[in-house]
Amino acid sequence: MRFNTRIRYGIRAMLEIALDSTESGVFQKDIAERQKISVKYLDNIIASLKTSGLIINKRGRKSGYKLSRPPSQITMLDIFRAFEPGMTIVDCMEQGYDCQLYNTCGARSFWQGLNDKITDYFESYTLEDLIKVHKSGK
Amino acid sequence: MRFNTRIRYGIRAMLEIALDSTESGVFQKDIAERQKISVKYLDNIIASLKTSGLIINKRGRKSGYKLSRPPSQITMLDIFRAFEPGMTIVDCMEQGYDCQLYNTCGARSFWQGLNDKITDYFESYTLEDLIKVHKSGK
DNA sequence: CTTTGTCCTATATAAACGATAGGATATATA
DNA sequence: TATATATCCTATCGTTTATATAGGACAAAG
Repeated sequence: MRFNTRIRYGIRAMLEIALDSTESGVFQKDIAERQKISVKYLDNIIASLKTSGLIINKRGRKSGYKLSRPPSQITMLDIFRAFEPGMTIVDCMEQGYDCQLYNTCGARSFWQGLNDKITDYFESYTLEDLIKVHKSGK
Repeated sequence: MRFNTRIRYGIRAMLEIALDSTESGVFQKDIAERQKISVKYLDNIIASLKTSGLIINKRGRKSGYKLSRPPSQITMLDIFRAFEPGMTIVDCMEQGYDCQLYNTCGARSFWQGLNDKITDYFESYTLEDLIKVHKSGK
């Protein structure tokens, strides 16, 4: 039960981009260097963030990244969804999942409650919160 | 980011044992049948529950399982710990983990908050709660 | 003394994870 | 215009984890 490196690196990459105040934006290679991630691996993480519309850039050389909207309007759930369609901590939370034991399981309610709690946490935590915590040094 | 089948089946097996009111206790093979799990796979799940001291039985043939203590005193965290040493949703939550980026990460506080929330949920939810929900048919 | 259910170790298969390879494309700058 | 460089895109690869199954030893009930 661990969150994978893609979402973890993705969040840290978003923070790097959010903290930047230059005109040009942030380069992949600079994020990779500061976060100790290989440029090639970060490559496809950035691609997911871009596809989801959370970050934007120009094309070609020296096309640094910027946020597409203010950090207060980007939640951790938004970032999570750039990598996975939705929060699904057990198979039966998946939409359209047909469970043989639906009526007798007994544990579904427990998992549903947890799934909701985790989703809420991701949704209530914004990139702006992350910046604040980061600046406070915690 | 999914909980594995061992913990999921483990919880359901515990519920089966908790719901039983016979003198003899519950047999592995009956749990397996009702929960649609192969006897062999359930075998090592039951073993973990037994090693952790949550369930007890006699030896040999027809040695059905019973809870070692009342369901109100068994939390989902107890069951979880029968399978994994502790809740660790990201590597850096692990005890003794030495992180290069400890002071500059920015995301650690976010993950720590989530890790705590999940742990609390597991700890506050007892087997008795599970029984109640199950009996209410939800 | 046979049957049956638990106990224990090893192995097999498939999926997910973490990362790298190789090159195409676009554009800033010389 | 030529070249260097950073992004873009697809494929692959080795390792680990997940999800079981196999085969048999052991203990006790019948």
